[in-house]
Amino acid sequence: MTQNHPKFRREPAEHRRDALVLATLALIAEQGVRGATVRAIADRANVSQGMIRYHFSSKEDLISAAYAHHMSHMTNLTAAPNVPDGASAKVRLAAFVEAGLTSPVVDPGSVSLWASFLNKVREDARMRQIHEQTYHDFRDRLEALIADALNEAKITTTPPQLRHLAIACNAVIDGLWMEGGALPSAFQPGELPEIGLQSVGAIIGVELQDTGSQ
Amino acid sequence: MTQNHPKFRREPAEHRRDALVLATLALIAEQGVRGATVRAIADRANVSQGMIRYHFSSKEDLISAAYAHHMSHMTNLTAAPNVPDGASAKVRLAAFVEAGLTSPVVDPGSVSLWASFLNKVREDARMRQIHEQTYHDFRDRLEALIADALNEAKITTTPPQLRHLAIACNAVIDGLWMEGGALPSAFQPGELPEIGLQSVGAIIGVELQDTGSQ
DNA sequence: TCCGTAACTATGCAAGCGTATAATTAAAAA
DNA sequence: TTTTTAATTATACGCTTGCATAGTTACGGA
Repeated sequence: MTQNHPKFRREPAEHRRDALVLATLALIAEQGVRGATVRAIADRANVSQGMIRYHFSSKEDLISAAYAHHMSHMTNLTAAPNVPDGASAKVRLAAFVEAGLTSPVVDPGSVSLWASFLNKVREDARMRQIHEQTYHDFRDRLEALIADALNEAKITTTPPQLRHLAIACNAVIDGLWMEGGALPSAFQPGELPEIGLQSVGAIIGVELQDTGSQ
Repeated sequence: MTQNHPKFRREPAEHRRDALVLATLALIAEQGVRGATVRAIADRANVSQGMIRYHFSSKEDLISAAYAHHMSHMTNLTAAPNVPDGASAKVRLAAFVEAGLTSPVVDPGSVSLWASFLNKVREDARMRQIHEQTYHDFRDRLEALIADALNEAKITTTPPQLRHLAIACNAVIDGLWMEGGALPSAFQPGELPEIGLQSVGAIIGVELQDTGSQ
């Protein structure tokens, strides 16, 4: 039996790193942190477990990379909804809120993933930095949208007021997202984005409507 | 050396269970789930590690008990603020919001604790039941306060509307609580309750004021 | 005062963990 | 082709984990 096929293939480092990160995220989402052992991760990525220490300096390092990947992915999903060119600020804000409160952003695995990471944020400085970075990134985008919407509605605000509005709206979105992911059966389909639009609208004083983009 | 003092004391089962639960909570709050090993827990509670399996059927069982304890504790802290008898519904609602957004409810350890448990909620049915129970309990109290405040302000709502308002206000509180705990340095003292009062007020359409009870 | 028993401790075990290291091998360079 | 080297696997080590089990001891009832 002459085996022609090689036992493994060499891949570019970045490709392997990505595969390991993706495997890590999938495992944590499905089984929680406990399920994400080096053996399970390597298995899921179809490599031997040595690859983790070859491509990352430690398992913690891989976890950090996975966290950064997941958070930026979620921010991107929320921040880049399908909105026509030249849409009004109000519509863009509404689309942002809706995108953050529907699938695939709202998802049990996604929330579980986020909660798993939150624990490590307290211990690990690198994780904390990623956390702060992502949080502020998300909130800044939201603040810019709110500023545009208020401007459009000819409502004037001071910077501190604007900041408070952004924090508040961010909290509503985060809270609804969390509850929707942690308790999927407690809400009807479409209920979360509806409540989100009403609440954000009430907070900033501009009525937001369903963009119908879902 | 005649040792008069006994090597250990016998305690009522409930007392020991409480001590183990408290030790578990303290450890998870300080060091995350990783730090809460049977040995560390027993050590903190000043008993041998066999006590965990003696008083609980497994470590998981202890964790569940700790979760239930923590959640009901937090709900009680939020729901029973120091408010004068015969206060208006508006004031009671404001006190509720404020209590949920100040120390000791807002606290890094508390959020870390909650996040640690959230992971287990997905896997374990018992944990899920505790989670749902606590969530609905908290939200129902909030909904009752909102109903009173609206009634007082002569604003009429339908039950579904009221439900939505409660979900939204709950989300703001949860979101702010979470961010305050996860990123303590990002907010000034008193900023969180202030934003909470403004937002909840805006959502239900009743202006809420600082109760000054802090 | 002396049992009886249930609360409690001490000790050990098997499994799983992250990590280290040496042996392989695919694939580019010569 | 042969050589080189870096990507990859294979294997093992030391440590920690939750759990089991046998032995010990406080303490109320006889």
